[in-house]
Amino acid sequence: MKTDPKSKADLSAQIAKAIRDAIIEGRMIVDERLPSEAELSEQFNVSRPTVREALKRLAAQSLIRTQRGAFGGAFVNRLSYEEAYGQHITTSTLLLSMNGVNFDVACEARYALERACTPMAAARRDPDHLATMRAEIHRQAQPGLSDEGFCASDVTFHRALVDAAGNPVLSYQLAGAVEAMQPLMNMITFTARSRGEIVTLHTRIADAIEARDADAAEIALRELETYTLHLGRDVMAARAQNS
Amino acid sequence: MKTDPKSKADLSAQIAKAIRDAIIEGRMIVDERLPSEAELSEQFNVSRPTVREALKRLAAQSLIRTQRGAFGGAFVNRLSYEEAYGQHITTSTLLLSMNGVNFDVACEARYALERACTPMAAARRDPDHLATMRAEIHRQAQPGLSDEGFCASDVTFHRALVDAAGNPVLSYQLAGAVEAMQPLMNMITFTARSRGEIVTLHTRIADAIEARDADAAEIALRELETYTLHLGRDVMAARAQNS
DNA sequence: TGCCTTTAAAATGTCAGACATTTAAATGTA
DNA sequence: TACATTTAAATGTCTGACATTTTAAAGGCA
Repeated sequence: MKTDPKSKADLSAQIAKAIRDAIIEGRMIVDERLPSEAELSEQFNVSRPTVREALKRLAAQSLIRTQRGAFGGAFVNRLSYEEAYGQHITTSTLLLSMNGVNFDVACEARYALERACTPMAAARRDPDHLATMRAEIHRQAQPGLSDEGFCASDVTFHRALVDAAGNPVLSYQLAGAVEAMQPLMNMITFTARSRGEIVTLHTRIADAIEARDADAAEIALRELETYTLHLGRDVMAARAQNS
Repeated sequence: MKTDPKSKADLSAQIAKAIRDAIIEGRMIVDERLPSEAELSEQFNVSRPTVREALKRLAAQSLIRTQRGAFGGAFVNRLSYEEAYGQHITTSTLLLSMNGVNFDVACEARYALERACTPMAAARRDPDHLATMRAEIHRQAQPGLSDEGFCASDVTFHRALVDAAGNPVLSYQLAGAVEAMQPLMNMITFTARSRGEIVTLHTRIADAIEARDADAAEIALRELETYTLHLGRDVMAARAQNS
């Protein structure tokens, strides 16, 4: 496990990279124990705090987990879907918000990806996913629901649609696209009329998925994209006028 | 910026979470300077090494960058597409390799997402993307190319296809799906015959994109998926027999 | 002997203080 | 004014110590 002194990075970053590479390249396998902090500081010829900083970097990426006590230490962590979701969503959300990504662009990406799932979702949907979709549609029709609640329910609905495709890799990849849109969607004030429109489209999507009619689902999804785009543009226009 | 003492996490993890939340929720904006390590250790009532561990966690996620010297410190980092790509690819690759994801499942996800890009790619492709695709096809036809080189070129080709859609959010989301497949693809030994088949299909895709014929591109892409699936299954079958 | 309790050891978690290094602003000088 | 020097503020690193957690082994008791 060698570090590259040429790079001008911090020692802790170099050490983290060396260990990370070992994990990525399979030289360290899942659940394998890393040397103790004291041993690592000897191996890399640095102090223990420096080693610890390196380990914290890896822990932040869920590449390792640590356990205290005798026979504890740092272990290569099996990256779970849940952890990966979290990482992906955080990164996606910040990427969009920090770079002032256009609502249209984000919207286009999200719906394009989502449409890619519909054929599989229509073919493989099981009662659980349908039940979730129906439940969320019902919630979205409640008059007392806040805008944030409406958006959150929208995300749950669409994630159920994606999950219905029965491909966990696809679900993981789309989690970022769907969830990262939420802050942008939260800027929209949903009137009773727009909620009604969305609920209608959601119902059409759920019906199409239940009927295993991929084409109908895709068409409804495309209409939903168009409608969402309009709502977003209205908000942007109103905002531009106020400033 | 409050920490939650109820959670049993490490202090450095709690502090990292508090700062991370402040960034995500927009309470700290891009390029804003964090308090110095000494000030943070006072604020959170912990020692400086603990604060540093927290900052390293955030740095590992590219949420902050640090600068030494007077008027240096830690700054909220504008997450660039490049950094986000790196994060996403690392996570995706490990997710697939550590969970022994089925070749078929990964393949299905990848091509489903890629097909979602083709209509936009056909509509918006510019000469640069086409040139990259042609160049990679040419490289793939070189007899001396190693299997790894062939795979790497394959990734470049497909990324050019995705980038041709002209939606950076889409490119970002797909980077994970395309790149994470590479280790799985690397297990395949590409014979002269299979390379020829792939080059033919790549050429059909490039031709279709150039002709702005989305349907033809999608059909060729679907054939490529089927063919890749066959190659993968052959490898798996051979591997099963050897064990 | 067998079970329970205690103890010891090993590891991470945290703290305190010191020094090294880097960087840019402030200062001094030709 | 332009350039070189100084200085201060910050991160980077090291040393050593102590606290806490956890498990395995040792020891005591019925």
